[in-house]
Amino acid sequence: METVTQMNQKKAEKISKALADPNRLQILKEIKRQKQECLYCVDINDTLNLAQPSIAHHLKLLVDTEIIQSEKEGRNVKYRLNNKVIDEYIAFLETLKR
Amino acid sequence: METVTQMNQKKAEKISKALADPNRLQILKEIKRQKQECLYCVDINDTLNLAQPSIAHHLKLLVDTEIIQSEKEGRNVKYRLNNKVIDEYIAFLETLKR
DNA sequence: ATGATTTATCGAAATATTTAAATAAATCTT
DNA sequence: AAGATTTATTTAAATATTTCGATAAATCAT
Repeated sequence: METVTQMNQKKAEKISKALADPNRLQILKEIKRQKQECLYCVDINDTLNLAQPSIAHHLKLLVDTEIIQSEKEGRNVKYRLNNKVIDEYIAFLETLKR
Repeated sequence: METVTQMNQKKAEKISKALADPNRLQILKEIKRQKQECLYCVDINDTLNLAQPSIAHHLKLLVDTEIIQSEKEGRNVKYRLNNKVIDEYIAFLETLKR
């Protein structure tokens, strides 16, 4: 079942905040790089010069905004980008334009 | 002369940060509301329940990212949204999508 | 069951951001 | 020129975010 995300100013603010960090942007880039999906620990941990709890923190933030979705697979967690939320965020940005 | 803005990850991060605040989003909304442009002090000061230096601080942040452009007019300053930067930011967001 | 691996949580320190009072600077009005 | 108005800057306090060590929780491998 699809979640209906209502993009209001508060939600846009949270998404902006989630995107306002170099490490989180890097995580998104890495997720994209993995074509299909992205198994977390080794994949991201290795590319991010951050301690594991820090990465977990950033991932949680991204998941909370639904920019990415997580799926548990054994003891690993898979992440995939949620295009829908990005599109809704873009739609919000369009409303700012004159 | 148009400034050629190169949208890289660092710039996208700064723009995200600029958008990651309720007062700054409100400022952008107010600027849009004023159809043509938006004379600052009375216009924004009145709608924002913030002290004047705080608003000046937020405006500076927005101007620094070039999301808005300022133009001095006597002792007032006019602000207008810079669609170009928003569009470049949107283009960056598109690159994140799978 | 034991030990290894992966992810999550807690707590605390370091860093960054937000806010406003005080005050300066610029420009307008008279 | 003197006072009023608008915007900018400085400084400091309050608040929020980022980071990581320690450790817990879950699952895998043997």
